[in-house]
Amino acid sequence: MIHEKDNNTEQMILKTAEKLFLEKGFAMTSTTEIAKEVGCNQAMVHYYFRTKEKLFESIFENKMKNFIAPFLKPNVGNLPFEEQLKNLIEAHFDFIKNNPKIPFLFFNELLTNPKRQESLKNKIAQLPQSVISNFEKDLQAEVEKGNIRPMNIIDLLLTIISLNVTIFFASPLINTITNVSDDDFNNVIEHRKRENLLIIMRSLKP
Amino acid sequence: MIHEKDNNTEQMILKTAEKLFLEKGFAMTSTTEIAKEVGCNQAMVHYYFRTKEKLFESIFENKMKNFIAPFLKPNVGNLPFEEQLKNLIEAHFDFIKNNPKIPFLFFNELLTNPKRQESLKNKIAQLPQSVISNFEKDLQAEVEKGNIRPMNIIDLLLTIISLNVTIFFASPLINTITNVSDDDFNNVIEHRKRENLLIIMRSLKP
DNA sequence: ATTATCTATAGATCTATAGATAATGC
DNA sequence: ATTATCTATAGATCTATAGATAATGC
Repeated sequence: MIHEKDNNTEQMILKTAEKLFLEKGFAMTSTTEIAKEVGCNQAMVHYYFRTKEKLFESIFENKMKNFIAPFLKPNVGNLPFEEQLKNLIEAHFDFIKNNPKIPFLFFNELLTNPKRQESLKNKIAQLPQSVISNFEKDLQAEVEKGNIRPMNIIDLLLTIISLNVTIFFASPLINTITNVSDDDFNNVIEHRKRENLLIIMRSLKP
Repeated sequence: MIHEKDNNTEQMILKTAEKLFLEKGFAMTSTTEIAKEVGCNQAMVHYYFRTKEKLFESIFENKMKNFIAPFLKPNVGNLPFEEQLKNLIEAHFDFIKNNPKIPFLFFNELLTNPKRQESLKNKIAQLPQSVISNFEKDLQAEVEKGNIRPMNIIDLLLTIISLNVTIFFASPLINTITNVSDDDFNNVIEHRKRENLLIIMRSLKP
């Protein structure tokens, strides 16, 4: 039986590189290692992607998009603001749950490599301004109505990201330290999701 | 005029290595670069510290201690719990404000290097159990009295660390994106400190 | 004598490319 | 013909150490 066409070397390299970059970061991953794990020659990595930097960038850009995506969902069905916010927080949390190493890659590379900050700046400049500003408008409308204390959207976004990201940053450590089982770990995560929601919702009250 | 004795090469290496490791992480910093910045020969780095790994570890251990320190302060003057907690949060925030790159180093190295997780585990095992458990006892006493909703101390610590750390993780990016002045930046930070306090205090209410 | 510093170099990577060979698509 | 793959290698690091030389402390 012949393997599907996805033993396509280019795809394999991309997939393996993604895995290794997420695990160990850019500097600690070599093209030699990628090739070895793919089972092809090291020259192939450069054949398809020219340089290690370009290979990394194509993965990094993609991951950045994914990370920002939950914040760009429009308000389907015109839900009340609190509902809408709750959905956003949960979607963001779940995304990180399913991609727990992305925040690490994201911060790590942005902090160690000034070049990449420029790339982020460009990405953000391209964002559909409308989506963010709609969210901002909705928030300020609630503030006017007296449902939410006066606050700006940056604070709210920062609170959400802080709480949602850190649990996954910390979780490899928590695992090492406490030796919890997979089931226990899942409970910890779900518990923390509710906890984050509670903390954020309370923080909005006038 | 003769320079003070602190142009001691060993100390210079330690200081420079600390700076570079904090800026770029372990993998991206070479002993060659350290020596160059110190102004000595690369062999000197190895003369004093034998290996790059040992040099890094001596710095890393020290930083870990500093990071944990605010959580180990005993309750001086028997303050009411809320006061005590407020002081703890502010001390933690201020420590990170003064050492904004430590959380980065801390997470970065712990996540990319499994060896270091063992080292952390040992460090934590050595912690004076009494201090943590006193804090835990104080918290549970407040819960019993009905002043605080039922919660465990891990959740509270995680919330504090999440909120306090992420602003500094994010701030280099915020700076790049928004081009704020130093003064503005300081205002953002101080604003965020108050915001974090408010969020945490509200999260405790029954 | 001991300690600090330098020069020089071995040995291990690692990235990137040149050039040969095999596989594939008309 | 074109595309994919391999072998081989140049050139740049980088870590760590050996061995020579200079500085310091008694």
